[in-house]
Amino acid sequence: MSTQDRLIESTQELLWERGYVGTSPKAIQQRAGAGQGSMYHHFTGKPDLAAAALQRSAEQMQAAAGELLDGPGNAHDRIAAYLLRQRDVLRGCRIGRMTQDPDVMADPGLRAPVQETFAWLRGRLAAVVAEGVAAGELAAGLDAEETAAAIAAVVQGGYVLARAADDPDAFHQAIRGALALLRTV
Amino acid sequence: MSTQDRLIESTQELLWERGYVGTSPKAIQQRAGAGQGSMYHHFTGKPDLAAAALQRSAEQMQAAAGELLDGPGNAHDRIAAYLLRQRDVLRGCRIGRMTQDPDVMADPGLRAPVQETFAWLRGRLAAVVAEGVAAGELAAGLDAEETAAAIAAVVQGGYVLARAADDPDAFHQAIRGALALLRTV
DNA sequence: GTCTATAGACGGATAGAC
DNA sequence: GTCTATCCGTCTATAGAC
Repeated sequence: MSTQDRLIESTQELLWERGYVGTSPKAIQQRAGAGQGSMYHHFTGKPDLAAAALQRSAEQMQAAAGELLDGPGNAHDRIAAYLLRQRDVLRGCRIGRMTQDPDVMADPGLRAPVQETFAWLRGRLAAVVAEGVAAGELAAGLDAEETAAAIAAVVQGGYVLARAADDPDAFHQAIRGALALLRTV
Repeated sequence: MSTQDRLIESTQELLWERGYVGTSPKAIQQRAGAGQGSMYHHFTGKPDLAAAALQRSAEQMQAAAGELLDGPGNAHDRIAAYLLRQRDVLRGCRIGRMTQDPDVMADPGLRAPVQETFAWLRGRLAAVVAEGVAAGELAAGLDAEETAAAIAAVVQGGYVLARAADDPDAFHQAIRGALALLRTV
């Protein structure tokens, strides 16, 4: 892997663990095994590097979720597959975490991947919900957008509960609770 | 208000806006209109002050939620009142936000108020859900703990969606989605 | 491309005068 | 109780040699 790639990957990890304010160029360099000069040769500075890292994380998250939501099975099963997918619960969501960082949200280049990822996710979920309602797998009256927002929110909020309790089970409880409510046709 | 109180209140605000890592003693002093010496006279340092601020925020959050969950109306109405209560959506949750800050979660004194608040909230919600199921206001098979976790998660995740979209309506969509699912008896 | 040296600002805290 | 002075480390970046 190139130095440039190692820098991006290290930044992805550190943004996930410590957020933007909590991540220093020095820490990135150390994790990537690269020197100062090297980093500033490939990137103009911390914001530039963070933008590259967030774009990559956003692509990866969309690819992972898209695979399940576009996968095999009926609509209900695909939503369940998305909700039940293996996750690093206590680490939380790499993208969702960024919404808490004012410096990220204030910089359009950093904010864009976050905004786009959630817009994409909600749209994709809404389409599957609509499909499920049409097929009679989900309750007839459900609003697709609202239901999709609720599903996405349960995942993001589940991470919060799990970290607060320091227990991944809090996440899984929330997911099971949501699935039970969806099943109540 | 005493200098001590102003320091605590300023810290509450800054922790909410910028998180623990992003909040400096200097910024706290400026917002509180207090000098360095004054701050270090009343508190041993940043962690001590943050602990006082988080404890106060935790109390306030529990008081606000408790009032609605213990208020008038049947179980379903109290859950709806909690979900629909007026919120500063784009600012997010003062307590939930802290779960993303590794320095907070690593310090037992800072972590405790966060952990306790969510444990309390989930327990309180579960009791109301159980009451609603018993009264036939909520679907018969619902697991109280899981449903409560899902409800708490929708709120926390709703904040994430709203901040990502820079639009409070994302939060309200998630809430309406959750309420619709709860209504589906 | 990568290295070392250097720089100004800020973070977090201490000391001692008043 | 509050103020000013001072301290050492880190943050983010630039400069220039190799």
